[in-house]
Amino acid sequence: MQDILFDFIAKYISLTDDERNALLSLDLFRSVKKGTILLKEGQKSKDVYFILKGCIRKYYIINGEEKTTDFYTEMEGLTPHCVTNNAPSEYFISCVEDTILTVANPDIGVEINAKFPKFDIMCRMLSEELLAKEQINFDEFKTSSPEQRYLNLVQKRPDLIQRVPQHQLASFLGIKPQSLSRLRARILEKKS
Amino acid sequence: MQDILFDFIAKYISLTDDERNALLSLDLFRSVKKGTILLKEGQKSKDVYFILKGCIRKYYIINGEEKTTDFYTEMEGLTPHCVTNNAPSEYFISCVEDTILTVANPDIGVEINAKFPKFDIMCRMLSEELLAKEQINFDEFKTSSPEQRYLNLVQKRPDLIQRVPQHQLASFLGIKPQSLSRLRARILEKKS
DNA sequence: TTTATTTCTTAACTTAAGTGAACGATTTAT
DNA sequence: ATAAATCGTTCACTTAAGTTAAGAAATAAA
Repeated sequence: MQDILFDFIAKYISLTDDERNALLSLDLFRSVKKGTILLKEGQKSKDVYFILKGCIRKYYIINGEEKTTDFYTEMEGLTPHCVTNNAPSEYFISCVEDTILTVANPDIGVEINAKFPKFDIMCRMLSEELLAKEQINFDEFKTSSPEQRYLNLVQKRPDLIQRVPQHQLASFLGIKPQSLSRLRARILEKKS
Repeated sequence: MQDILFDFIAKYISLTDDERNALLSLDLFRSVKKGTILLKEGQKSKDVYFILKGCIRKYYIINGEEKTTDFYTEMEGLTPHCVTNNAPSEYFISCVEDTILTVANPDIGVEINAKFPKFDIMCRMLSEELLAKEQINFDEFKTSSPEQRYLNLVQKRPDLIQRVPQHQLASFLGIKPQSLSRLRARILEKKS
């Protein structure tokens, strides 16, 4: 399981065995059941996550209604906003499936970074890469209709459509579950 | 004018006079006329921008139609995607107003960074801050209706509504100019 | 200044998403 | 195993955005 973490890191920096062991000794791995809420609105957490297996979801509750804005799956990391700005969280994070992930907080991070400056370099690369991706994603979202966004998702993250409840997917696409059902029926209609 | 740049930098790091002079000696400042296109789709540029005065705009042309996805005004910086991924640009950048900005490319950057590691620290802070902002913005966009997005914009960037053409604003909000007109009429209606 | 072009708004009509409700299917809890 | 809750889809209806077109206003060009 930890291989997934090391494979991920290898995309950015190369580690010695010592470094690998230092990482493992931190005991970052957690196994969490489907439905578990990792972070609640209002909470002040410092935990950052990296998914090894499974799927977690970020959502707001606005006027009593869940609004899902992101899914994170294998090989994806998430630093909640509250970690960065040291304020209560605006959103929830919960597990869509039984999930194995690493949970780290900057206190641990300082320790690692002091020992291995490499990690700092990786974090910087990551943050820049994520920013670029996020901007492109945002642009795509803005310039597309719900139908195009759905078709785009089918292309780019086909697994999500299988593993995530439809009403959460709908919310993620910026529409209601009924609209997603209808939209899919419409697409099938067109194909025939 | 350069004070704006130094004020911005001062938010992240403090500079010595030497460092300030080194920056100025690079001659990064440019004055560009309204309508000037700084970056075209397909172009491979390495230039990054920082706005001192004025407003620039990022837009795609999709099916012959302009889709504006971002505006950058005073004290905001922009690193086009093509700079990061070394590929032809997917979008255009043009000046909404007569604009004064700095234009730098990483070649210059390497020089500065070698001399003053501080800049590296600032870049990292910036990139992390921008990522956080971008994520919050994206979430807000996803969880709002066009009308809410417009009202939100009135709160957060009231200047944009004045200085930017309506059809570009509409596109930025993810709707057509006619819908923006209607939506504004609807809001006025409600108030009375 | 006059002309041409672009921009903004309004209107009528079309299309798609929101809403409320119903129903079966699935999942979860007891 | 059964009851309860959640979920996905369909339907009819409402509301808002897309589309096409036209005209007024503002801007830029000649």
